[in-house]
Amino acid sequence: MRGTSRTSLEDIAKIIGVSTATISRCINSPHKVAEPTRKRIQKAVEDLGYMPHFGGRALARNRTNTIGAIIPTMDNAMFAGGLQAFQDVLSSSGVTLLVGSSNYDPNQEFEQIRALLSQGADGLMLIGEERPAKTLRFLDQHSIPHVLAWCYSDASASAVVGFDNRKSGRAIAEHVINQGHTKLAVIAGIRHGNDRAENRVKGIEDAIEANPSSILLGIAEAKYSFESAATALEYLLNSPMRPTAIICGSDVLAVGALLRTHSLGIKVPDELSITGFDDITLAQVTSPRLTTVRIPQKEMGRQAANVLLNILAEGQKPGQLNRIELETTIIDRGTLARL
Amino acid sequence: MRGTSRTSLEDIAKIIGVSTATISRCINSPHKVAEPTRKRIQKAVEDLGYMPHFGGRALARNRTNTIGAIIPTMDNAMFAGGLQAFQDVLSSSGVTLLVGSSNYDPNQEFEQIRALLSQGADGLMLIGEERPAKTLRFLDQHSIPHVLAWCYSDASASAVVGFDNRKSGRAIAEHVINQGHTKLAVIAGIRHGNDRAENRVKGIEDAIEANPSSILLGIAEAKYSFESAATALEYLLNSPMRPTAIICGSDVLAVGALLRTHSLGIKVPDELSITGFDDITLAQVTSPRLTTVRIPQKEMGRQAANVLLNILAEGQKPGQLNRIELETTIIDRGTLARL
DNA sequence: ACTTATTATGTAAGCGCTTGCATTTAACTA
DNA sequence: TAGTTAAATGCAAGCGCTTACATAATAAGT
Repeated sequence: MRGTSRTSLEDIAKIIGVSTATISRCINSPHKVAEPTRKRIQKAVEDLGYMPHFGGRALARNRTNTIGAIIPTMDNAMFAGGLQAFQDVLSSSGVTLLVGSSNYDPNQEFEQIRALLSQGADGLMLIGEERPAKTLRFLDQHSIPHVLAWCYSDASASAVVGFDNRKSGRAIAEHVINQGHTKLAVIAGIRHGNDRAENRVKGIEDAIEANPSSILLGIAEAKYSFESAATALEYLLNSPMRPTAIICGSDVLAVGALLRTHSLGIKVPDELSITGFDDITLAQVTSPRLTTVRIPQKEMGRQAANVLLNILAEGQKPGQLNRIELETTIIDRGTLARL
Repeated sequence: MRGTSRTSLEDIAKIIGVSTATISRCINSPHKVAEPTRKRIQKAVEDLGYMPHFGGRALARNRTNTIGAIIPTMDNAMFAGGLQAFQDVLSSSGVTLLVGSSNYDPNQEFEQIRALLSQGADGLMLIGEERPAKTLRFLDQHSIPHVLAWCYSDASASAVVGFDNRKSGRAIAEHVINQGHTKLAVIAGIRHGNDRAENRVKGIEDAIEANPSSILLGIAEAKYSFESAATALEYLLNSPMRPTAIICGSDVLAVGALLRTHSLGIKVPDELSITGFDDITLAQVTSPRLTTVRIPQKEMGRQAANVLLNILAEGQKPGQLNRIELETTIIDRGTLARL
């Protein structure tokens, strides 16, 4: 319970002898109120530290100037940069960001969506395309303005700002193959319910199919932890034919694997090549530094914000497609050998 | 603008021929409504995907079940773990978390506080103790329930859950000294307006004062970026007497410095020791792995949440002190040599 | 001076929800 | 069967704000 009940428009009104309407106007469109009155009101507002009650305002306006974002996890640098950029754009347009995390669980995501909306979010930013029918139906039923990020597909019915995970997966695999590797293996994130992880692998498979000399020795799924990735690495290394390169679905996985090669006494990249995906800070720090795929985090965050603000401002124009495809870049550092 | 206007209690009421009061009750305290009615209502609610309007509810109840947290940055793993833990506890108590970031800027922090409160946050979690009088006054004036984290002091008037940065700074410095180092230098975060950075340095100074054989050759401040830390390192290395150990105010700084030693061809720890602070993921990944101070992030997040929920539930009991001091641990890895 | 714009302010309805109180209905008791 | 109690529901006020509309005050135009 708040100590003393908050100051309301009415309180101020009473104090300076003017109606609540005037004060409301003074706050929302100052030019509509005469200079001297405005001054007095502003002073009172300042002195009392008055803050409009969000609920009241939301009710009256039927909008909140609030946007929600739901990311799989806060625990991973992967989304931080993008989110920060997203937030920066929003706050410079005077809208507040609510962040929820789903822990990579579609049900939790659904709950978070409900939570954020019932918190009053005018729109949402979500990661990835794939989600249960239930969630899709819900979004549709309430016609929630939203934008998807970290993914891209021409087919998407929603606004989407991101990159094509499959294409990028293919690109890195081709890059590896071009360095002369033929015996490949993959450490992927858990693909179930995660289209980004899934598509990256598909892309890798595309590349391998297109290059008949190369062969895919195995795919191991791992949770996004060093330990889990390390286990996956050992598993792949134990297969009868040993890969010369391991393509990982994320930097965390790649680093986990790389760390294990250290303790296993395997020389990277001389005896084994490893590539990552995401280009988070981690990738610059290992020895050797990680060859990986850079995704345009900041750019994605920024553009996603703009698209969403746009939709909110103009309404979803029927004809207009809000799809922005961004490119990823391969960052060559030290973990991929030329054979 | 939301496509079709949202479904309200009234709509449901009309549909199943019952008053809005009953539906409200059915949602908030189901036992108060008769079995058959309840069933019907629940079905309708489900079918229509009804979500209570947050504003209406906030207005009527005068509370929101929402808590705000403001962290200096999302861009740094430093707060992520703690925040995640914080959020976990909250959501298992049915309260939503709003996150804002201040970019280490007191003014932005103030704005965020206002924003979150006017969003309806019932309470706040803030990082660190020191803030401008303006902010303090504001918190006080509105008697905002809040808890400070990432810091600890007996003197704090607010609830506080964290560790004593000064004590920890002293501990790591003493540890370094105990390894035989006498010529020390410090890379600190920007101390202005950041009591954590400030106190860590003070602690280091404490240790050096207490050990007359040791001497502090220099303190360089750096922003939390690799580049900035690297520059600081070079600066310190160029002083007439070269330190044998550099104590850093955070892991990011330490890693930045460490990376530069690689390119400078300086062997760590043989020619130079480096220590970090925070024990974020980064610290496990460098070569050699970073000797650092582990701070109890998760624990802090959890406890802070509990303290805050407690305050909210019971009101700030006058006698009761909500101060929890947690301990940090020195994690010995590979960047500190015994001389 | 008198009408006509223009500007500044007030009035009051209504946003969707909760909740104390009144009312109705059902379930027992004697 | 009437009388009492308990359970279920409805009524209506009010939370703090915005805003269309009405009104009052001022300025401008003839």
